[in-house]
Amino acid sequence: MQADSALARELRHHYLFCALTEAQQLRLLATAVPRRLAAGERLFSRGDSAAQFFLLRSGCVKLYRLSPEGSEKIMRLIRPPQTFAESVLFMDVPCFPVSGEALDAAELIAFDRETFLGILRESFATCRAVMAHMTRRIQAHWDEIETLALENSRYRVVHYLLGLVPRDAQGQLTVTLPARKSVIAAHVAVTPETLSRTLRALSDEGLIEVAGEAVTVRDVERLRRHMH
Amino acid sequence: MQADSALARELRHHYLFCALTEAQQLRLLATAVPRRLAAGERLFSRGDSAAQFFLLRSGCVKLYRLSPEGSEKIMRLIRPPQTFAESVLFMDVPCFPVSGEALDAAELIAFDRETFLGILRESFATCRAVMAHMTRRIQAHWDEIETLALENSRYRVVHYLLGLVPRDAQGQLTVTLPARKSVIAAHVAVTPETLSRTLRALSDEGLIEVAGEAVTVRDVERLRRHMH
DNA sequence: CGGCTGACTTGATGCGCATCAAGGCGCAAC
DNA sequence: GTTGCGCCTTGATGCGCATCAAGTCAGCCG
Repeated sequence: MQADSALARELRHHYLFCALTEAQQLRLLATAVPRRLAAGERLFSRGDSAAQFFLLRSGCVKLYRLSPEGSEKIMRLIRPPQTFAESVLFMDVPCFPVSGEALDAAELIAFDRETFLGILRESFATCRAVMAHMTRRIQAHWDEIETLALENSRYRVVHYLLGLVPRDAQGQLTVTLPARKSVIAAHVAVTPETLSRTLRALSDEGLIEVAGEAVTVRDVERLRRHMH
Repeated sequence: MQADSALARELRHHYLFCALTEAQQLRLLATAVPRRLAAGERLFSRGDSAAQFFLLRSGCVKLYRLSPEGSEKIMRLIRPPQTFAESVLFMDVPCFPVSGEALDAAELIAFDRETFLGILRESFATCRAVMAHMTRRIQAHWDEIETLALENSRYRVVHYLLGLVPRDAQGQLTVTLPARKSVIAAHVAVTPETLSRTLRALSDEGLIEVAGEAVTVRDVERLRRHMH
């Protein structure tokens, strides 16, 4: 049980698990299935029936939707140690509302839906943690809907960059884009061309410097003020 | 307690309340405050601290956000007997993430956050109902994000119209817009001008007929096929 | 080294929708 | 009636971003 106890240690501080008793954690781990994905491998497709949700341990996973014409909107970029697809927990006919695919080689754990539901029944604290988590997600969605509806592409790119810097950061600071630029583009709902042009414009204005996947913000405060 | 028992009857089938015991319902009702709004009156503003969530009994309420330039995106149009602002239940520092305003004269009930949280603790069935409800909302958000990111204004208008017709409807059918056209426009994220032009185009193509707030869909199936 | 490939950049063009600006039309006040 | 006011419609114009099309550059492999 070496691997399992390492996993248990990993989970100790995760919002979904930290309120569980030792026994409940063990019960959950007993049905957890480790999984390994190659870069570009698909984990599930939108509409697939779902009996599991996932925890990412390493690598990067994108959750996305495709338009009928084939253009892609990335709904979330998952990074360790995030969980995803928890929403299938509470659906009457559980199936994935988005597709999921590994961007890099990835390691993850699949948890059994029914087992977790059974545990939830015994732990109001975890219920409440789940609900708080869902609330935060809903807020994030509202922010995104507002941004898509009311703001232009430049704003969205700046907003995304600022999302990469720590809350309390100031002054100069370098961040690393979590994925290829075309992936970032699909995430902020612009074309790669527009993203490229926007970054160039920001860099011409002295607000940022771009070197491959490394973006250095010259002055976080100024960039924040810059979004209106 | 005449009014209260009428209210209790109203609530009997609402997802938030139907799993509660008689005693719990009474406890909740004891802290419920009826409220009446004039047309155009604001119920809360984005950022206001929140100790209550609401049930709409009559009228129509919009939940919206404003861009710094003053343009408005309506996030939800609330109709009886929907509840709203439940998300404040689970926030650490509870405050409204959107503004809320009555479109018509409206009657509603304000429920106390803390009281309901206390009841939730005792009712896993209600917890689960809340989580299922939040899951549906999240799905709806994803649909909206996808639509905003990948589809054009014509698609969004058609999609909205189709959302007004019953799931199993077919053939010809007349629906009533739930609000003024400019409100619908702010809801589907277009300008009133564009909404007007889109409706006219659809009507020129024989897909719909518009007479004030009454829109008759000539052939539901055809309109459904029409969205790609 | 040279040639290939895939990701990004840059430029030219066009379309969709917002914006600005007039009308039309219903409705209430008087 | 007529005046005024919202709301909606219609038209003219312009900008933002997608699209299409080269061109650049880095990495990789023969």
